Amino acid sequence: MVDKDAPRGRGRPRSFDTDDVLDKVINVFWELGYDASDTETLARRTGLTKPSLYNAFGSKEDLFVAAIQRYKQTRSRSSFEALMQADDPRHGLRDYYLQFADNIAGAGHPPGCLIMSIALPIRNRLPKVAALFDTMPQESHARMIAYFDARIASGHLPVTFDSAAALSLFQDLGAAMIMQARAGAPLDAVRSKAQRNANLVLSEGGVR
Amino acid sequence: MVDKDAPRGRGRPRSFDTDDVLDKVINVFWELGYDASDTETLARRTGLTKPSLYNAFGSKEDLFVAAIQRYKQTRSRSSFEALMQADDPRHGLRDYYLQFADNIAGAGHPPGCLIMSIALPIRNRLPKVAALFDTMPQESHARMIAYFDARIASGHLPVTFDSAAALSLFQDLGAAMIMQARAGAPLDAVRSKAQRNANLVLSEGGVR
DNA sequence: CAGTTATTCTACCGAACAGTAGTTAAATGC
DNA sequence: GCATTTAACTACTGTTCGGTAGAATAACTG
Repeated sequence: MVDKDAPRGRGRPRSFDTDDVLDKVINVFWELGYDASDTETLARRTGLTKPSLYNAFGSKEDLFVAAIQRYKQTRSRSSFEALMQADDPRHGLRDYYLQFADNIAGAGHPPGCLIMSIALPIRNRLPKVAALFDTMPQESHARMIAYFDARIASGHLPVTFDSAAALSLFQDLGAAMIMQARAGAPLDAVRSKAQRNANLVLSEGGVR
Repeated sequence: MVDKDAPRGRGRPRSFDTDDVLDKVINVFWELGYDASDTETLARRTGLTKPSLYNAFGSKEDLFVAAIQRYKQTRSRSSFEALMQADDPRHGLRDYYLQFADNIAGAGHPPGCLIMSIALPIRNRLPKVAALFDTMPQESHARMIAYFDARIASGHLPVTFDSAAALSLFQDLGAAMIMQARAGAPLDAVRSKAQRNANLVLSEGGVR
């Protein structure tokens, strides 16, 4: 296994792909949390040795930050794609929450959200993680406001739609799903809230 | 400082009150989380020495469990008391969420909830904590159903009120407030959701 | 094929941490 | 007062963990 698109300089090339390693690292942190993920476990689960990990990523905290960024890139995209598929916001929001439920309670990965369930609780102790949280939320915030604006412009939402109120409840209901999933609720229980949550968000925006 | 109501047997009496110590322990775990709360810090912040702590509580995990139980006893009572004060559920639920906001984002203690923000994420690693979670949620569950039933009986809620649906949203919105608080939101921001959440819960139960 | 550069591996280090041994101190019961 | 019982304190131990030397290996460059 060789790095797909490395600049291929001098010296011995990496025997692993950085993103593949990060995907495995994500699962370790996601499952065990930051403290319980010792560097030896991380090395074993990635198939690398500890010095290789440190050489590639720096420190345990750096590795965690890299994993969070990779997680955000790869995992959060799918639910927003589901949101954009349907023209009707009621279907779009429902599909968003359905995909979101899979992301936080689906098979093949630990329950909850790496960012909200694992990273958030310890951000006070990890400066580089705290720095991430200072910039991160604004992205999805802006994305959702843009979504509501677009649906207002296309006539799928009334011009009186209260995007700010809807967004606030939209995020709250997502947070609740994450907690429910991390608490061990089965996928079905989380998915079953998708339609209810979509209706509530629209109702909060003024769509009856 | 002497234990208020100890059996006063033979031997040298405790120089501290167990509940006073637990109240200080709660603040340490609540602020730093379980792993970052080392036994030396716990000893310093309680004013005891490490052997005294171990003699009184057993292990670090036992101390954590004792702190959680004390936390539940003392902290969660206030918001339910606020709920019961007003006859009108709209006021009762609003007052509940207002008090709840103080409990999770007020001054004088760390943000978030010791149980949901600190204990829940690590319950898989701590058997005695996991055991707590197997029995804990059912209490507040039953208490809220009893509350709705009582308000239906007194005529403040319609007989058609959907208690199960209302309860589900009630808990979800509380969970969202906890996450918001732990993420660093100021008290005002959390409190500002009290009336909205109360209205949503009633609406979900069928009260327009 | 050397010479250079970067990676990988084995083995290890120092620090931090949960927990404790063993002594001293303070109360009770007789 | 004296023996007994329990708590408190000082000082320590064994382990675990994040991180790293330093040697060995594998590619590229000329």
